[in-house]
Amino acid sequence: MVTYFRAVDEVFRALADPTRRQILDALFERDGQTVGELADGFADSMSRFGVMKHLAVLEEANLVIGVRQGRTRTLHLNPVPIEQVANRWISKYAARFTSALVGLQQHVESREHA
Amino acid sequence: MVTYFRAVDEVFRALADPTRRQILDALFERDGQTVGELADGFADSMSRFGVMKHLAVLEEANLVIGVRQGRTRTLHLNPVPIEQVANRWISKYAARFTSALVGLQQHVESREHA
DNA sequence: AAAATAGGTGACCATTTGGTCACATGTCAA
DNA sequence: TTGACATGTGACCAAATGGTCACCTATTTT
Repeated sequence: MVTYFRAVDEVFRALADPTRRQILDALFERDGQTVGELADGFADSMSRFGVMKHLAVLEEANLVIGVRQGRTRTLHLNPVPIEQVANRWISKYAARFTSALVGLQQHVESREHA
Repeated sequence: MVTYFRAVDEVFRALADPTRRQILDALFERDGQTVGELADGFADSMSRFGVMKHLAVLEEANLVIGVRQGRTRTLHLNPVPIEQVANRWISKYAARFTSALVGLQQHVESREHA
């Protein structure tokens, strides 16, 4: 089952952290930022080192690709793994049961407010 | 931005663990299993308590819905949150850049074999 | 060549996570 | 109503995670 491939695992793991999703967003807004530029954008919430650790996870998952250029490194969003996970994994679930359970979902949402 | 809603967060977080994705798979294969049945399926890798903790996370994220029936509780897959994440979040990334970067992705894959 | 700039490493720390178990509760059957 | 069965709770533990910092390396710039 495709669910357990290491690559899939790393993508899910990488996407689990909100800060990492914010980093993807930042690169979505402006692709090709340097490590420093990116870190500046998160300066209020995190140090450069924190950003770098998250980048390492994102690169491990191939969601971000870094390109050295002299003493800088530019970071590039790579949507391919996301697309693959969507196609191979998510679509399996998304298509099925939906109509049958939407009612139940709404019921639950109405009870949980908190 | 939709990326930071609590619900989205919980879904990503819940999907991050491979065991939890396996639980979803198990329910995909046979929906409506009881806690005990599900736990039996994971007996070689985990105790019933471990399974229950994962179930709590999945229910928190609304990916699984539990229904009490006497002294048992049946668990039901709910694909709605997955579909929402796919529609609201993933599609944003999946559509863009793809063709431009597929080459780069393949280049990276050919270098990483490990 | 020296100084400034951009990025990377390793050690370290607090918190969260994944997991176990002893025990408690609720429900069905005899 | 007593026992067996199905599930839940809380305390607890080891490992992973998210984060910081002091320091190192490599590349410009002057």
